[in-house]
Amino acid sequence: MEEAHPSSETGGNVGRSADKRRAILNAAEDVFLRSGYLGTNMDEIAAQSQVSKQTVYKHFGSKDALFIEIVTTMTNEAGDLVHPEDVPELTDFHELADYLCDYAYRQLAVVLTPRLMQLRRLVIGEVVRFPDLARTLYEHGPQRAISALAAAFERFTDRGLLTVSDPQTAAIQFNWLVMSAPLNQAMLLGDSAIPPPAELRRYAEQGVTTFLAAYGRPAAQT
Amino acid sequence: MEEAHPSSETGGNVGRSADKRRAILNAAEDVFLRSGYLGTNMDEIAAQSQVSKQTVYKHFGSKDALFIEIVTTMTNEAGDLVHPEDVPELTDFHELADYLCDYAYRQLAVVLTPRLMQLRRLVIGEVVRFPDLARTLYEHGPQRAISALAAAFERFTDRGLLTVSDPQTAAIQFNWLVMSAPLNQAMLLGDSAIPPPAELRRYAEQGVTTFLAAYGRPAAQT
DNA sequence: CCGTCAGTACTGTACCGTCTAGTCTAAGCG
DNA sequence: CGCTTAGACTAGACGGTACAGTACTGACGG
Repeated sequence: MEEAHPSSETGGNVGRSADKRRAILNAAEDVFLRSGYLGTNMDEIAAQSQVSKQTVYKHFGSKDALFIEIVTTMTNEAGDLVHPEDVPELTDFHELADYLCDYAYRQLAVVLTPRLMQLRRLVIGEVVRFPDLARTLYEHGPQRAISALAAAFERFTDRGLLTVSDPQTAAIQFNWLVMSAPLNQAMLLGDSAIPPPAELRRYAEQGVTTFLAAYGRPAAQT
Repeated sequence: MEEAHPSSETGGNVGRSADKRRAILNAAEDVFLRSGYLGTNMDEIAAQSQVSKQTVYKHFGSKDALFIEIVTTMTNEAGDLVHPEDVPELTDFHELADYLCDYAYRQLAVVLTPRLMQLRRLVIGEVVRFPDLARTLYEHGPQRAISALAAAFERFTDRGLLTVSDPQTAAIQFNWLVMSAPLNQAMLLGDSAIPPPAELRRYAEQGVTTFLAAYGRPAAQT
């Protein structure tokens, strides 16, 4: 029964060990997200990953270490997912509006996921115990997005598509104008309050509309 | 030595019991905010409130009950603090801008307090275990503020000071335009990241400026 | 044979909620 | 004033459970 998964096709001892490690990580992610840090016990992780507790402690020295590993890995992966790739060359005001809408929606669709919402709750709840994890989440999440947006807004302003005097502030406002409402709602009301895609698109559009009403070049509007 | 505080001047057994209850609540608030729900043990609460554990269980039946009592009380009190009182009669666009700035700043100053920030973290971290507490916080916090704002914006629009077609959306956007950036920052970076009053005022002004740029009557601006 | 792992027992600690035995205070009564 | 009663409180022990991390035994694969 234990041989159902033949070491992910490598067959070697090394591959088997790596498989165990992967299984532990998967199980630990699940359990930590479901039960929180203190509410998680290592026995359950071992059981769910079909691995003995000793193996868990062989791969990750302690509960703390495993928790930190899980959270930083998830944070990094999530940060890469929303990574704003190179901004295309836009010349038209309409193009800009469409681009901002798409960007906003993509960001919303990634962040407003049960897994990532629960990660956020988890990290926030453990700010006192693990301040570094929270700082990492902040830097890889909001801060990263805002920096990229600020740079983009500066270029758009140079190109005459926006009238932004303080790109940093504009970026912060755009980011939260789009994300805040659904994020806070889902944060406190639980995963069942995560809006469906159509509604997320509405949030994106409303945010972009207001942003452009404030920062769009007056001559170019409508 | 025990007679330093003579039962809050009533002297009676009833007054003494009420004092104990108050002491327990104070200690419990402190310990829960500091250590979280699971991280808190009842012995510490009893010790810190200078009360025997038996008395704690006499006043509040269980750890859950005490926790719920603490959180709902704090939530209600905080909600009352920022309660938008009756909006004055405004006729001038400049008056409106000043009023919105003051309102925004007051809200920020109340919410961005170590005690309330930690309450927020605590509730968010326990969303799964205590969903009702999170819902209460949402209703007494953001939702309450947004409803009041929406009503005010509708009146301002009738009076010709704003051009708001969807008061609910405008209220949501105003609320988060002002609060999001410092709130999220302090949430993840800890109490040391709570901005000083001068900076809070800047957040308020920037939020109001962008809001009015989008929703202020074009003729009346500047 | 040697390394890796499963299974499991074990240690030490922490903690919720209860229980017991006794103290303190206010009040009623002779 | 002395005695009693009732209720609230203290201090600490205790039962039962949970859990982090370790130790040990036996099996399996190369």
